[in-house]
Amino acid sequence: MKKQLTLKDIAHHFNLSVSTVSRALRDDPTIGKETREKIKHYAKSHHYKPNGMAAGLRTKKSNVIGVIIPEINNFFFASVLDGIEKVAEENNYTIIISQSNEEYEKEVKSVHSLLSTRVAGILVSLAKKTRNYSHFEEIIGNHVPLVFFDRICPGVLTDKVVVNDYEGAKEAVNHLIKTGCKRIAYFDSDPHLEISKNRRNGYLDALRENQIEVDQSLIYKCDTWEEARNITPEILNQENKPDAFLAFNDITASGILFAVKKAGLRIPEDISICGFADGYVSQNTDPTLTSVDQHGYEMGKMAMELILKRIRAEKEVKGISNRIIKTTLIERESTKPVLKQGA
Amino acid sequence: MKKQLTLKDIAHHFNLSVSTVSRALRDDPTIGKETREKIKHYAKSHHYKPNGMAAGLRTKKSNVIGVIIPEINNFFFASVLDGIEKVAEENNYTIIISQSNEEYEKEVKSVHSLLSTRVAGILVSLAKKTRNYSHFEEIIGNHVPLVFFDRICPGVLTDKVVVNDYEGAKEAVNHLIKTGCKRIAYFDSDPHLEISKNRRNGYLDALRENQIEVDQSLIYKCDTWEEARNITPEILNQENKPDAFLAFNDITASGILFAVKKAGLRIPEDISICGFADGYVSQNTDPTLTSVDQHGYEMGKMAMELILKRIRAEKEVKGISNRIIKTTLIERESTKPVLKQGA
DNA sequence: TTTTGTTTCACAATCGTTTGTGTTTTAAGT
DNA sequence: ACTTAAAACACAAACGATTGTGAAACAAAA
Repeated sequence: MKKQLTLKDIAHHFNLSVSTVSRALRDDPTIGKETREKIKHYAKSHHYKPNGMAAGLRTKKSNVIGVIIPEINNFFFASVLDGIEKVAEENNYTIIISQSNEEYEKEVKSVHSLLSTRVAGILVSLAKKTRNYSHFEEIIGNHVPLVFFDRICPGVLTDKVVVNDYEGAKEAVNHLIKTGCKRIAYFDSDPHLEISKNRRNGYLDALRENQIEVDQSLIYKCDTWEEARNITPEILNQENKPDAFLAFNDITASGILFAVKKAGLRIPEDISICGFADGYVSQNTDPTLTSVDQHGYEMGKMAMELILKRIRAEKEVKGISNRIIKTTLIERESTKPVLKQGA
Repeated sequence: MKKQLTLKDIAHHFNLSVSTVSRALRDDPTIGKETREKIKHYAKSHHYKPNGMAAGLRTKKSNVIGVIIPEINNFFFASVLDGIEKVAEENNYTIIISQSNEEYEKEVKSVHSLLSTRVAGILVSLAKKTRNYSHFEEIIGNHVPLVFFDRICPGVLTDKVVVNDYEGAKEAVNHLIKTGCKRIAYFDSDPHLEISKNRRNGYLDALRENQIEVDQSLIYKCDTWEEARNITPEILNQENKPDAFLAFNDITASGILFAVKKAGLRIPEDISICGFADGYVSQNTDPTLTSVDQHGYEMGKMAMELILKRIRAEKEVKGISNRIIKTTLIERESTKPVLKQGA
């Protein structure tokens, strides 16, 4: 592979020194106006591109941010990536992405790879399977800015941006109750994830505050379409079946919806369904899905802004930021209209 | 920011030279076994990570691949990314992503940024708005491997991997015809895109081969959910309305489906609908969508494999590869069953 | 003891930038 | 003409790794 144009090449062409060329390109006024212009013109017309590695080596700075997510092909995470990329691009940063596939080992490998690349900072959303967090301590130990988003790691002292899962779930359950539901089933994800705990607590507290007894047999671990398809019919066959479902994501909610329709029950008359938003799915089911919007795009933007702030801070920033984005319940057709007050 | 551990640090700790440490870590046999072991142990326990920039500078190699896509938050492209990341990871490459947002300027900027980063190769799927291709020639001029996927650029001489859009559309139309449809509407995307041309030709040829007269009034430029929602009702009000729709993607197909149901028509009895697959949408509509699967994941893997081959080739590879992935028609509920032959 | 040969490591150049500090040239001031 | 000061540029040392080549150290062979 032939090498790309370098400062040395340009310097040689004009019989100037490398430093002069370097300064000219940065418009350093100590270089004569004429010289500057001719150098810049030559560089532009010959498509000179500074060698990022060399510059990074010298300045100990890099403009690349590492992002580690469970999976790229997931509407929510893709939304977050979209937001991250947006503000990264605006600030002339570029992002390198690696997915953990929910695996601990791959997450660790990704961290090491990013550290080796000397990224300016790292954004992470935890893999379901990670229980050990020393790789994150390693990042911090190297003084590389780190911020978690969505799937955070409460033990690690660093910035985080999450959605108010607790409130989101609570609001959803409250809505179901207000529309007349009494037996609300909850489909949970991995129970050790913070977001799972928070949502479950939101679910539980909403019930309690409405004087509805918690029935543990209404709580299931189920967060995929297939599982929902399999498990829902059985649940609907119970003598004391639920009249509503709150799912961990829209895909799961869609699976429930499918099964409910198959069972000949009406939505939302017989069964109400509410999901957590991850994309187009909720708008395309029939009936459309009521869902808790998690604002992934905003989350991505915020996470990137947080890390930029840390990167740009002269001295290490003391204290950690904890941004919380409000979820918003989007009411569609899979839940009943709210009963009129005082009717 | 405190600096990370370097070879020099390790060398200093053992009172050895940097070169010895470097070789020891690569298990060079010219370094004494004992020395090697103690160095490797020290490096591991102190989490030494080679500085990728320095190594890259010296060796003129990098293990990062640049990917430019129209948008991250799109199931199809996310699938491709998934595939790319998969084989990249297997080969110890990392990927840096930038989205063009369908804008020419941003695409150019991305190319320059990647070139500056000295990526080992670049994967691109064209933005809708680019008409000028000199930025790609610039990549080639710098001898950086380039491969296009899906939205290719026929004028640029480089590897490509696409789906057989022509055949895919043709097969879909043939299927519609075989199920009894006679007036098939086609919702097109940007007409200058290669994939648009190919699909349209597939559509047209399928009609001709079945002795069905082409009706230009059945061809529309429409590739979003909203547009489909707006335009479809009007089409259904025509005196000579179509009995089938072939859409550019599933989102659009879903919009059509929505409008058709709203109009009180039955699917597929009155109207058949077929989309081009991009995700969960097709499985979650009611009825579920018949769709042409584009195998994004496979496409990503193949594109990455192609570029790796070029990167690893000692000398410039002569000739260009042109991989074509076969689409597969996935029959679901939005189209009628095929009429029995000879019935 | 000297020679020859291994082992084991050190030296130094290099990759392309950036940047602190010279050095030369030119113009101005007296 | 001589000093002084800008102006315009050159030198050289980093940054952290890789790698060809040279130099000790030590042992075996003569």
